[in-house]
Amino acid sequence: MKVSREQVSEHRARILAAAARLFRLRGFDEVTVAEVMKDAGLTHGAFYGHFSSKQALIVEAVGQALTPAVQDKARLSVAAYADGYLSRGHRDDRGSSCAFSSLGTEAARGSADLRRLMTQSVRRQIDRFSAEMKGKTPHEKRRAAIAAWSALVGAMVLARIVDDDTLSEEILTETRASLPLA
Amino acid sequence: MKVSREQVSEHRARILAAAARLFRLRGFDEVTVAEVMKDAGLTHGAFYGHFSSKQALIVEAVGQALTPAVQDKARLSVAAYADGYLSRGHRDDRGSSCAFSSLGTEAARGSADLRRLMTQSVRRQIDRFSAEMKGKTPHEKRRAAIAAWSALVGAMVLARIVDDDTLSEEILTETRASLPLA
DNA sequence: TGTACATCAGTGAACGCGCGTTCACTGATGTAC
DNA sequence: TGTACATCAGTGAACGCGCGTTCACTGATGTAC
Repeated sequence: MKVSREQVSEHRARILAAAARLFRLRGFDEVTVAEVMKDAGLTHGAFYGHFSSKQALIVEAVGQALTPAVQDKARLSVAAYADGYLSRGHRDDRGSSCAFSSLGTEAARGSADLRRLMTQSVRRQIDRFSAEMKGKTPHEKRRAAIAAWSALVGAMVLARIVDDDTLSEEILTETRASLPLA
Repeated sequence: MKVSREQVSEHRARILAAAARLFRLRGFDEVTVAEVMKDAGLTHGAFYGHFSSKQALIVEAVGQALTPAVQDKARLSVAAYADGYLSRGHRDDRGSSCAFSSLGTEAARGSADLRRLMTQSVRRQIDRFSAEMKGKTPHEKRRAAIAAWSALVGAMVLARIVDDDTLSEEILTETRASLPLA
């Protein structure tokens, strides 16, 4: 049955939220369109009224996951951001975690649209980090920002692969301690 | 038709080599059993004579990709290893690249066997790096090793996502420059 | 403001396809004599 | 060393399943009067 215009946009938002969560939790290929729709409280047939394909959903869902409003919660300092990033909470809460650490290697093989979107996010992240990093020149600050962002993403990828909790936490803690941040 | 015992083990090796290459290139889910077998010069029906399932192949193929003999080519210094790791060559040659940077986020959701195997490899890598890192105490050396390994993996993941070659190379170069290695 | 009907979002059955896996068959291998 | 036959790795057709996607239908919405 037809639903109101507000319902339509709420449904669309629910589909995107479900997809952003499920993709980060289990990967693009392991999540089905029907599953996303069920999670959003709808049936699979309605999907193509909202999105042209699963591919299109992937791009929009990752876009949602990378929204600065979501990512930069409360405009934390970089040091505080790193604390949260390299925490057990972030490691274990994959459904709402950083898309680079949850979907990075799949995204590297993704569509041109997806990679364009994620490239923008990388730039934003580097610029934001640069402003606060230590360094005598803008180049030094930028270098430190790039290295810090690489270390955060890599540490989270490794911490999630490792099946030994002690080693996993050590990777997070020691990577955090090695960053040139207060 | 039956083939000789040497043929059998050569076929098995070819299947593993094809799988190790194709999985790194395109991911576990995007590569089919039939495709691996074709790449190995066989038909798909012969697969289950060599492996019990696609899952089992994934574990063995990643094991192959992580073999120290393959990974530590010619026992390089950590500095030389980092140079090679953060090179365009490594970035673009995904089929024979580091499994953490090509399959890391998928592996984090992988089977217990796969994660156990990769955990061993993380330990080996940290130990190997530790021996050469700067630091006054073993703890400082180990911390530096963990941070360096995280930075290598993260930088490669990001460099492969980014669709702008200048930014991609900058991530590799600046991460390399920030490492406390000659 | 109330009524009549065109619109269209959602439903659920269905489609076609490709996947992992199985199996009857083939014919070269390798063992027993 | 040579022969006879049991073994078994590989082939390719087939199976069952679940996926992304389509579509005829339903019935609430929202517009025109």
